[in-house]
Amino acid sequence: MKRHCGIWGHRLRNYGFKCTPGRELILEILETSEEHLSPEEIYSKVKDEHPEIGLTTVYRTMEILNNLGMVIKLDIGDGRARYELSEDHSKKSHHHHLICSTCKKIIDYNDFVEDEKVYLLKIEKALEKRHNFKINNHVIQFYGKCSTCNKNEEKI
Amino acid sequence: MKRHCGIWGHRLRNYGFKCTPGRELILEILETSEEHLSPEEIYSKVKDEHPEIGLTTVYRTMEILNNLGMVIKLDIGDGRARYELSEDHSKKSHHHHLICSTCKKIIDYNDFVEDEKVYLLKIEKALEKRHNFKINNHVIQFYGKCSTCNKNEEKI
DNA sequence: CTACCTGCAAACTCTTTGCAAGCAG
DNA sequence: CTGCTTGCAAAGAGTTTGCAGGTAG
Repeated sequence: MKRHCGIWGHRLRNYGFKCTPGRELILEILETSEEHLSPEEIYSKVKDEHPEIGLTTVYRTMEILNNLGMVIKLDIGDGRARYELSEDHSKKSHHHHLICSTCKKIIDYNDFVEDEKVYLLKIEKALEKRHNFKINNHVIQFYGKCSTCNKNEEKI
Repeated sequence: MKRHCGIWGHRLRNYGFKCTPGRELILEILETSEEHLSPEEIYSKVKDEHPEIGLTTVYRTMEILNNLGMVIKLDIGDGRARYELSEDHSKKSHHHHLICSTCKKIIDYNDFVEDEKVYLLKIEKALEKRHNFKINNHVIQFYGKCSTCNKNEEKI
């Protein structure tokens, strides 16, 4: 059966992977949902539309996308992986994360990113040279307590 | 039996925890070993000296130390936790990590840290104000390929 | 047609928990 | 003594894998 592949399917093919309903759906979900989805969360959204697709496919797809650099794998310390479309593939602009250690809420911020970009690029270049390393990604996360958790703690 | 508690034991007591052989040993190991140890690695070193101490104790101790801020819990994407003594409690200076996505090797670097400190402090203050967040830690990691893995890849 | 892809179930790995016994303070 | 700590075994959670059947190209 000939499948009609959308933009995501075509990208996958460019990378030498097949365009399948599951893979396309997962990518669509990543594009239209809020960020930082865990495999289980992606799976639950997948099931709404295509109940026949399994959790295993989500895991396998996410690994492919991560290897291709199409998604970024985050770890916010809640014991499960979380993914978001990489800058190059999403409409969202470059941002970093503010993570509440208590409730695990994630706040995206892109204040200072222009500053950061210049600064990080400088560091990356220097580190690459000094340590003979090919850098292709960075993670910057600030951990702390969000306003809600702060208030709750004061009450105790 | 009266126990003779070392510097680490005293610190634990200051925090309201008991000084036990297991806890002291784990802290000594953290101080004298290379960084970024996983629970299993710590356990293996513990066993060399005190085979009666169990892995569970390592996990429980690391959680305490993490909550107290005495250690930093790292996640380098190899599916297990890794710990290092926090800056305040170790002799090592502030540093960040360069992580090879392929072999998971970690390179500590402290080039630019002075620059970074000033810059990060500025960002932290601004983020705290704007997002009403109490920041108490940050993670900065660069991911890429180390020289060895780069060479290996070229051969393929 | 063929190699890649999939769902299912089982396996695996790391981490956490319940419990009775042990020990620090 | 008393309540925090511990080791063990078992449970839990997230992720990976083997395999037989399915499908994209």
